[in-house]
Amino acid sequence: MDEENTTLFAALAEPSRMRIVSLLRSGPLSVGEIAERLEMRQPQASKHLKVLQQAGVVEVRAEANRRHYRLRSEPFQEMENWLAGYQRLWNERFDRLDDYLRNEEE
Amino acid sequence: MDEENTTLFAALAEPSRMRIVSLLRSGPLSVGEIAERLEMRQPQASKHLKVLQQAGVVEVRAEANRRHYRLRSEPFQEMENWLAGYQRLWNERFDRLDDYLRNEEE
DNA sequence: ATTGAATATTCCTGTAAAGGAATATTCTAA
DNA sequence: TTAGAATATTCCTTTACAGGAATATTCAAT
Repeated sequence: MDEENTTLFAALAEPSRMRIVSLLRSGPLSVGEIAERLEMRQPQASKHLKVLQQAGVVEVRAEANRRHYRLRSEPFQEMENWLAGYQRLWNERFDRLDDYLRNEEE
Repeated sequence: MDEENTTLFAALAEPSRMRIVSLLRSGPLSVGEIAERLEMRQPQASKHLKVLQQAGVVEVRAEANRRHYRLRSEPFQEMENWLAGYQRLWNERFDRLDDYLRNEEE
């Protein structure tokens, strides 16, 4: 994950790419299969896969003249770690502090 | 979170917005404070905060002529839920299935 | 009512990126 | 080595969006 995670989030911010990622949850697929199942043209699929690969979301395994793309676990783990820094948001402590300050002001 | 989460990810994909989100972890801040601490101009801060607000990442509380922005917990919780659908990626089951298929092919 | 501080909005411009179509590349099989 | 399938790349056009500068709005205090 880059310093601010923006590359990963940018890769996932595109609807077509999000659909690819979701599709690959069930296992590796070739470019042609991805394009077919998502009803997109092959060049678009290749382009999106390239972006996903550069973001580390996906990796390739070449086999004959097919290329099987699969999800990598690292970006998801890194996202978990990143989220951990925000967990206290819903531990109410934060809200209570704000309520406290709000009362002090009156 | 919208159907494919892309609005949330798009909001977080912009470096300046990511810095704002990170800054707000320590508590609500006014627009001026955000702009000052992140060394950006006030109009840019306002614009980014608007995007974050529309994505549900942030909420406002007006006080006099200041507006205090604070993180909402929901998008982070929703991201946790979304990530849960990918947890099995690093439970090795997925890798083993792939190894199995790889051997079968030889 | 007027002023000034804080914030939001508008207009403009440049740039990045997505989709379409065509083409190039790579590999297998014969 | 040629043909064809699978995939990648290039070129083009259009659109979305970020930043800068200027301006509008909103609110409190006087």
